[in-house]
Amino acid sequence: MRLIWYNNQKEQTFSSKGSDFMSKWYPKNGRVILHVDMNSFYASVEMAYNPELKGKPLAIAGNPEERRGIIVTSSYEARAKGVKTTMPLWQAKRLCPELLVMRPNFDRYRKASSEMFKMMAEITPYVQPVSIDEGYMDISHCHDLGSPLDIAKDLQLRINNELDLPCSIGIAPNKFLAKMASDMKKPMGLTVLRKRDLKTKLWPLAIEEMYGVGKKTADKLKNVGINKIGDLIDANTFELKRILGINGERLQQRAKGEDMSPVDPNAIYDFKSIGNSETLREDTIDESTITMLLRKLSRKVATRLARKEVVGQTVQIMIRYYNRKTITRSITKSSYLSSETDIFSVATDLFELHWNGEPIRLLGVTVQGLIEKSQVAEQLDLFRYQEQVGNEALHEVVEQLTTKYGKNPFQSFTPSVDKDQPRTSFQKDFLDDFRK
DNA sequence: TCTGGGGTCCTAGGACCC
DNA sequence: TCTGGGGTCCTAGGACCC
Repeated sequence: MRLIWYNNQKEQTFSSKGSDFMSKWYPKNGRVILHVDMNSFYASVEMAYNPELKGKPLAIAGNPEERRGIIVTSSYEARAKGVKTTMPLWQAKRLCPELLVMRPNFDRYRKASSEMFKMMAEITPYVQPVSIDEGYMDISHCHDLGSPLDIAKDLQLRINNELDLPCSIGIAPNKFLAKMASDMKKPMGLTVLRKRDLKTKLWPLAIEEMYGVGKKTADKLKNVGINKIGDLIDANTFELKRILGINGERLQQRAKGEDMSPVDPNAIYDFKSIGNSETLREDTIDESTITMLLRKLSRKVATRLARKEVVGQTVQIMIRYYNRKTITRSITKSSYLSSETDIFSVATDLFELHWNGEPIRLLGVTVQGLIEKSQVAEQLDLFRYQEQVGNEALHEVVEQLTTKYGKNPFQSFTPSVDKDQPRTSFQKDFLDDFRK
C-alpha cells in the first residue's frame, strides 16, 4: 500500500489497525506538499548551457564591470571558497581569484524556469510558483502516480535528465515544512519531513535557519533565550506577540509544524505593485542625470504595466542617498494611470517635493494599487450610470443587488463612485448583473 | 572599493466618517 | 464644554525573501 506515505514500511506493518490507522496517519488535513527548489539556479543554467563551465567556480554578478556589482548566485565550487550570495564582487574575487564571473542572462533562466514548471504541471494543476526557481506542489490527490517519494524522485530525475539542472525537493504535510525540508539536503536532496520527525530534524536547527526569521528577528529571539527552532515551542505566546507582533504567534505555530496555508496556483496573478530601481554609477546631484533616470524608470514600469494589462492608482518613488539612507514617498491619485508620461510626471513632482539636495545613489519608481485595465471600463460604466440616473437611483439598484448577493462590494460606495473598484470575481458577477 | 533589484506583508499614526 | 469607539484609507518605514 502506497497511499500513506507518512508511514515507512516497518511501521505500516505494525500499525494497520483499521479505521484508527486512517485517522491517525491520513488525517483531517492529510495533505502532501512538495517544495521544489533549484540548486544555485542561475549558475546551473549557465553550466547546462555551456558544459565547459561545470566543475569550475562560477558566479553570476549584477554588474561585473562596475564597482558595485554583487554576487547573485554562485556554483558550489565557488561557495567552497567562501563566495556567498549578496557579497560584493571585489570581495568574492579576493576570496577566490580564479572565479569566473558572468552577468545574468534572464532569458535563459526564464526559459529553464518555464520548462521546469511545465514538468510540475504535468503532475498536478496545484502548482504555486513562488519565484523563478522554486515552487510548491500539492500532490495530496496523486495516488495514481505512486508514493510521494516516488513522485518527487521522478520529478527530480526528469529535471536533471532533460534540463541538466539539479534541484532539491522537500516532502511534507504543509508548505512551511516542505520549504524547510528542501533546504536540508543540497544539491539534489530529497527530504521527507513528517510531524514526528520534527524533534530530531527541525527543532535542533538554529533559530536563524527558520524561514521567516531574519537577522533582526533572530537577535530579538536570542535576547529572550530562544536560540533554536525548538525553543519556540515552549515560549510564552504573549511574550512572543509582544516582541514580534502577529509574526511571533505565526512562528510558534510553524515551529510546531502547523501551517494551513494552501498551495495557490493563482497567487502569481494578483501582484500588488510593479517597480524598477537603479543604482547610479556614481552618487550624483546633477539634475539632468536624475531626470533621465526617472524617465527611464518610468518607461520601464509603464512597459511592464502595459504587458500585464493593469493600471495603478499610487506612484511611489524611492531615493537612496550617498550614505545609504533611504526614503520612500508616494501619492495616491484619484484616477488610474499607466502611461510613461503620467508616471514620469507624478514621479518628478514627488522628487522635487522631497529631495533634500544631498547626493543620490539610487532612484526607484513603483506603481501600486493595481487593477486590471478592463475593470477601469467597468468603473466608468458605473460612473456614467450615476450621471444619467442620479445618485438615488443608483443607490436603489445597488441595494437590490446587495440583497441578492448578501454583501455590497462597494462598501463606502457613496458619494464618490470612483473611489471603489471591483476586485474579486464576486464583484465582477455583481457588475455584470448591475449593467442589466 | 561595501552592500543590487524585484517583490510581499506588517505596523503605526493621522485623517475622516459614522 | 467635554466626550466614545469602530472602521477605512493614506503614508512611511521596516523586516524579510529570492
